[in-house]
Amino acid sequence: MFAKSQEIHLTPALEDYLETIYRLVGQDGFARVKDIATARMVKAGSVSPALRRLDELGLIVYERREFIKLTELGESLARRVYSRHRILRRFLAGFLGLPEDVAEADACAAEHHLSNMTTEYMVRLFEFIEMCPEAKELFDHFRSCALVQPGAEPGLCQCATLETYQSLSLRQTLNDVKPGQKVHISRILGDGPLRQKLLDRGLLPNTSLELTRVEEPGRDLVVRFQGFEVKISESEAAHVLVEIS
Amino acid sequence: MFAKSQEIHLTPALEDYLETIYRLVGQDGFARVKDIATARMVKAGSVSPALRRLDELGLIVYERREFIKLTELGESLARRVYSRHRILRRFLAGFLGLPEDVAEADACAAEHHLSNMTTEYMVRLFEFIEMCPEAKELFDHFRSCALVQPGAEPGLCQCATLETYQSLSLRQTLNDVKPGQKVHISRILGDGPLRQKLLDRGLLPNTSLELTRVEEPGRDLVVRFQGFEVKISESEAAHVLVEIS
DNA sequence: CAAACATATTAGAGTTGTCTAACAGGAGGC
DNA sequence: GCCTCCTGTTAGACAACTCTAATATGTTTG
Repeated sequence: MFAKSQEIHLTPALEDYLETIYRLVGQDGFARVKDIATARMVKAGSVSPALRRLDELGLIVYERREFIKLTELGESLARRVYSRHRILRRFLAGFLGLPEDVAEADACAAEHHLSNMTTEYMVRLFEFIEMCPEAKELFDHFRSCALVQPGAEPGLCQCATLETYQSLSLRQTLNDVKPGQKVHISRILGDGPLRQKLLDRGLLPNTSLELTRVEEPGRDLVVRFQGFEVKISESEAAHVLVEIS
Repeated sequence: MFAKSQEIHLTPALEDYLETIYRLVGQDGFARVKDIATARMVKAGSVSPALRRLDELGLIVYERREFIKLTELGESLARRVYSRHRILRRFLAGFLGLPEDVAEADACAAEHHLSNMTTEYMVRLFEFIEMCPEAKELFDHFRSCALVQPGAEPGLCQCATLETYQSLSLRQTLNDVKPGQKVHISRILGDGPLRQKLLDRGLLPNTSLELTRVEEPGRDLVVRFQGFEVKISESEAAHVLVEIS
């Protein structure tokens, strides 16, 4: 007769429409084509066919030029999508410390692509932090830590013990490595575009690589990892803390 | 002449193709249509047009029936995508404690939808944990904590201080609430499908709601939040820890 | 060498989701 | 009552992505 809840596999776009309707109905008491179009940032002409599909799936009651109602199934599906949205947003903003607008945008985009298990583990983490006073402190600290402040000096995170701090200052950068040596990246220093550029090139903490050679004009370093060779300038290399193995 | 790196907006599918090629070339030294199709779980017939598009964008060199080569631009774009993939996977597996296969699948799916800033903050968190011995301990603890073990008794996380534990056992469930009272959810107990069902219905820690009435046959609770009414059975409500406000 | 096989490409069709532009319906103002 | 504005709908076009089935190419083997 009706499709069972388990059988319904909504596309990300339809999930988005459904969620938008849910939020509008919950907030304003009704959902109109115009508001849906505004919220989803599409033209009104795109909304009608989407509503027809949702109606065919039995998730909404959609009659031409009437307010849109959610069916029981539609409401429960929408609530699930929205719940995942909220988990993700709170995880990004409240836990990782991202600005609200970035957290909201990323939550919108990624919510359709994470498994139940992943969002559930995020909730576990919330609960864990709630249970452990130490965890709560530690995370408040993380978010306000020197590490996450733009332009902060490397290694100045106050949470580091003296020993960690000292061993950090003893640690070498890529510039201290000789050709042929294999190293393990422990940290990328700095902030902003330079750091982003290094991360984009795959130089993540906890990555191993080998210095193959130094190209003399400019002392560019050529390192090998993931089966490719990547060139790094001397000034960039100074921001890559490594352990030589 | 050529599109600049900034101007290129790859669709998720094309990003995936590019990343797959990068991984195959790095691993095997070459990339064939067949392997790309296998890795992406599509039919070979879908690969050729995708390669043509990547070629037109100047990201690969694609000549009929030849091995596929990455251009310099393609290689750097691919590395960026793959880098994000690795960050996300390590975040999910290493930090949240998800099983490797789930982490890999979710990383694959979500990597195209998160901003630079978000992945960068994840790296900050890695580095923070690396810097702070306490943070490292705490997270090892989180992952092995009773809280995250299937079937664990609620409130038995050893990291909780005695005070937290006691106040927890004093805390009320939804069943202790009277109609008209507003409450704040502090935790969802239990594990498995029941917990999932409650989370799917939007009952997340840190959510506020109002008990509107109790429907007598069966003592189902009707609560109001987000502008909707949701029905919760007595046995489900016993798993919802609340603070009455 | 030719047949058999693995691999790659193309053509055609279908789905989803978007747009624009033209059109329809309803509510309020004159 | 009629006109206008706001809103919603439809049709037609298009871009991405996928599939299947047919075809082409190259390699291995008898």
